[in-house]
Amino acid sequence: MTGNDPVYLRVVEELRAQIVDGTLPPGAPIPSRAQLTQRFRVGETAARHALRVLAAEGLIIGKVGSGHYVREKSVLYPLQRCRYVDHDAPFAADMQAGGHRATWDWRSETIKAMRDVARRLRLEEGDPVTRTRYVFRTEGKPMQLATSYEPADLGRGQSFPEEGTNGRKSLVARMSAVGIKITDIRESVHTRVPQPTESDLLDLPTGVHILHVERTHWSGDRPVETSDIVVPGDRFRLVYSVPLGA
Amino acid sequence: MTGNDPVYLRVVEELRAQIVDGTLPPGAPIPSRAQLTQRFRVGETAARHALRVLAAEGLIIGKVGSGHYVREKSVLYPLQRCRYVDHDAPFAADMQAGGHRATWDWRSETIKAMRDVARRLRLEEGDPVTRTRYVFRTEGKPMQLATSYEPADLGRGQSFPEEGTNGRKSLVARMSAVGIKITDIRESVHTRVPQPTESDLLDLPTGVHILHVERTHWSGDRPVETSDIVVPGDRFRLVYSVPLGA
DNA sequence: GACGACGACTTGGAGTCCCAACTTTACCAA
DNA sequence: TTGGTAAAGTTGGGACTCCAAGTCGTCGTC
Repeated sequence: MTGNDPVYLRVVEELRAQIVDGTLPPGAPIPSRAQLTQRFRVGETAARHALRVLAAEGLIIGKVGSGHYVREKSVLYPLQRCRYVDHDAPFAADMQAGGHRATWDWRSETIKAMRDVARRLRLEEGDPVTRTRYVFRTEGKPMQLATSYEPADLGRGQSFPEEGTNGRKSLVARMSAVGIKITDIRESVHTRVPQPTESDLLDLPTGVHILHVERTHWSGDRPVETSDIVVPGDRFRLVYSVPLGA
Repeated sequence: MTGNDPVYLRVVEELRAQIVDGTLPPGAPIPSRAQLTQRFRVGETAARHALRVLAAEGLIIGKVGSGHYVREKSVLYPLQRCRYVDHDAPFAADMQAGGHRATWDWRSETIKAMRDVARRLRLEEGDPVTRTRYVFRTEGKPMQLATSYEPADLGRGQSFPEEGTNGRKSLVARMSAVGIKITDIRESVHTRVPQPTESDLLDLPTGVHILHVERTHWSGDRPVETSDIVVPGDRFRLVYSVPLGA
């Protein structure tokens, strides 16, 4: 039966249908709360709730004092504003691509490994590791957080600015100086709700999820560096490109 | 000033802090609406809104008739229940790994390419493509949606069941039969709110985002297959493993 | 001890009203 | 024509209320 489901869903479904079939094109104004209550013969709560749901789905945006509007397609499925992974160098990042210049802050320190980091680096909990925290900015806006961990005995004595945005070149160079050759990289990607510090640092509006990448550099079967990379989910695409050797 | 931001945020922030620092452990009951109004001296609207925000963030779940509870960690930061990409075969999927047996439904048909698909396959809008839709299930529960597009002239005459879960082997075999060698794979990962059909098919609770993978198989500079892969963001990790050839 | 009924409590849907802050438009004066 | 202002409309936060449906513990009966 469709007769007894919530009335606000009726509003949501009708508006959503009109948006996806193009009756309400991008940029078009959505009927206001007052108009919806009249048109659908529902209370203000239902109208309001319907608008909130559609906004949460990313189909419309509310402009205070003006109204709700159908979101532009470009915002809905954004193009990659930052190319994250390059073609010639898989898993390297190049934030200059796309015409945007990136800047970043970073700070290194030596700490005791937490359980999670110890597991990922195959160390014991409490072993010393070098932690480097980065905040990457594009056009001044924070765009990516990264926290990198290396076993402290792999001699990142003095911490120096990274060359590539992700410091892969720098890492490879530093490692090869200690006789370690990085053989492969493993990444694990998932999405979750930002923690308060993250939404603070990345200046995230409510409702935006983040992409969390756990990246580990391996030398044979020995992990030599692991990092947590956090980017806003709505503005970012991770791009992987890998040749099929077989 | 923090004095003049919405009161419901005060409630949200305090509860969230208690959840992330463990004062309210997973499974713990959240104060009810009535209790929150008393404790924080706010109206029911604010209390209710705060609970809705926390539920949307995936930190708590509401059980009607019982109360709100802190979500279990396993749901919050799940371990990989399905290994998505294998080590020996990068970008191949093996859903058997992890002790779970996967089943899937699929259906093929020939349609006219929409703009997006045409762009990805370097075709003209309206050119014929073979679309195959999959629903993958683990333990009976839908776990992954995939929609695959191939140019119709690449001769998927009779559509036959895939061997691997993602049909990469099958695809490679089929392509090599037509003299096409797949040279590399490019993937683009982002996260977004599920569309109604998606949350329906995947049986998603509200507030759960999805991971959307656009995967394209290339033969040289010619795209031969592209697919959209949609998985629940809270239960899935994408695992990439690639050797560094250089 | 087992079982069932009942009442207290909780969520989620829905309605109504009020207000501050903001946008848009229309109109009037210089 | 231009500039400024006032009015009307809109969003977002908030308070209060009512109700249906569901959970859960208590208490009395068998």
